[in-house]
Amino acid sequence: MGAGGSLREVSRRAVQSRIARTAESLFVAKGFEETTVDEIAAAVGMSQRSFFRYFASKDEVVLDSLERLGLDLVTRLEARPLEESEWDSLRHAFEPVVERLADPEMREHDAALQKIVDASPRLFAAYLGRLDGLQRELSELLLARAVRRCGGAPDTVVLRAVVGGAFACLHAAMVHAVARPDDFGHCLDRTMEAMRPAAA
Amino acid sequence: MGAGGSLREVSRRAVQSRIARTAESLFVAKGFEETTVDEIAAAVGMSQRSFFRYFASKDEVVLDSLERLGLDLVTRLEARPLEESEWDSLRHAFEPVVERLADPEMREHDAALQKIVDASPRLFAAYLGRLDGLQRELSELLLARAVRRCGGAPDTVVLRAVVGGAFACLHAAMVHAVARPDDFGHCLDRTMEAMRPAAA
DNA sequence: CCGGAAAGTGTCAGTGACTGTCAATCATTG
DNA sequence: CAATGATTGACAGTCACTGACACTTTCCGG
Repeated sequence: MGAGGSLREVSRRAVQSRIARTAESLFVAKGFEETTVDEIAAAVGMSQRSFFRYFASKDEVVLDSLERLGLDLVTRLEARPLEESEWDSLRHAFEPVVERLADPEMREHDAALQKIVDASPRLFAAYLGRLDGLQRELSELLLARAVRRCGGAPDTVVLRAVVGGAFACLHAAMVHAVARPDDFGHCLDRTMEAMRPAAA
Repeated sequence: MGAGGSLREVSRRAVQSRIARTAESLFVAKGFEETTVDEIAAAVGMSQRSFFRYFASKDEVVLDSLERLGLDLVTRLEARPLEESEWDSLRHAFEPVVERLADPEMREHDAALQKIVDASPRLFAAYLGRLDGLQRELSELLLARAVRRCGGAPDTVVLRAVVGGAFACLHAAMVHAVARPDDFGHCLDRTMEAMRPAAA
């Protein structure tokens, strides 16, 4: 039970990525708001109704890859040693992002996505919403780890702020990386070092 | 030119707040998503078309007060002395929020709004979008101040991260304040002290 | 007081995202 | 082959939002 049906799941993923690829090229060509779901569905060769069977909304087509990246961050953070400081653990959890931007092909693809997201306030807001959800996940994870390390529960407000602060560094570095994609990792390191909190 | 027509503006504001009050009571009663614009317009006594002449979207009815609070923060930050550290300036710029939550009546109203926003992912995302816009404004303001203070331009990435970190503290303290609204100011102070960055 | 501009409003029609329903089809399994 | 469950398309409907147009009210100089 749980993670079963992998054969069906695989074909579902295949259809999803076919839709995503088609949609993204349309978004690049015409813009996000200007592209209708009907057009995407027609380009893929399915009905509009079927499109919504693979993606809950038009937003999700773009934000889906972010979702999968988020899962990476969670597993990365889980793998960090207990005695490491939260700030350092978060920095290491961000490594998948750095790696992704190191690959030139991925970087180009992500830059295109970022451009699409930035061009639509509505989509950008949805993007921030996903980021916030990820921060909540990581906060809970770090909270559980802190309890396991020392018995008592730590200051949850500060912990949440630490996670938010780390994401602020990540976000600032990513904005910078749009203009200068090289040495993203170094830029992130510098920013997180400047922002390292006294506590945690 | 510019800020003219104040008489007309006042009546416009009056209508807006009448709509907002009516809408908020409906949102509290039935939820945000479950309340249609038609219902709001009918409750106020106007056509749906006229509703959209006062608010650009359904979201804006709820997020409008946030927008005005944001203006307060900007003017507060502008009034801070140049030689003060960015972190301390930001803490003082947050004072309107603290004052607002100190007034029991305001607090109750804002708590209701926060509940509405939290209950709708779509609206919550729009809320985050507004917060991000505000962070951009404050970042640019601080950037201009830094240039005026010492000649050269500072590290914009770190500056943006500092503003984001301060907002992370504010956000974390506000989340905490939902459960325990007392001593919000103290909680914010504690969190921002723990997160005080080495630079800036 | 009057005539006309300006501002506010209602009505209607239309677009686009999204949902529920139902019947048809396709694949799987016994 | 037959039963079964998943996938799909077609259709209708809701709701946020927009543009166009006609109507009324308000305002203001003559």
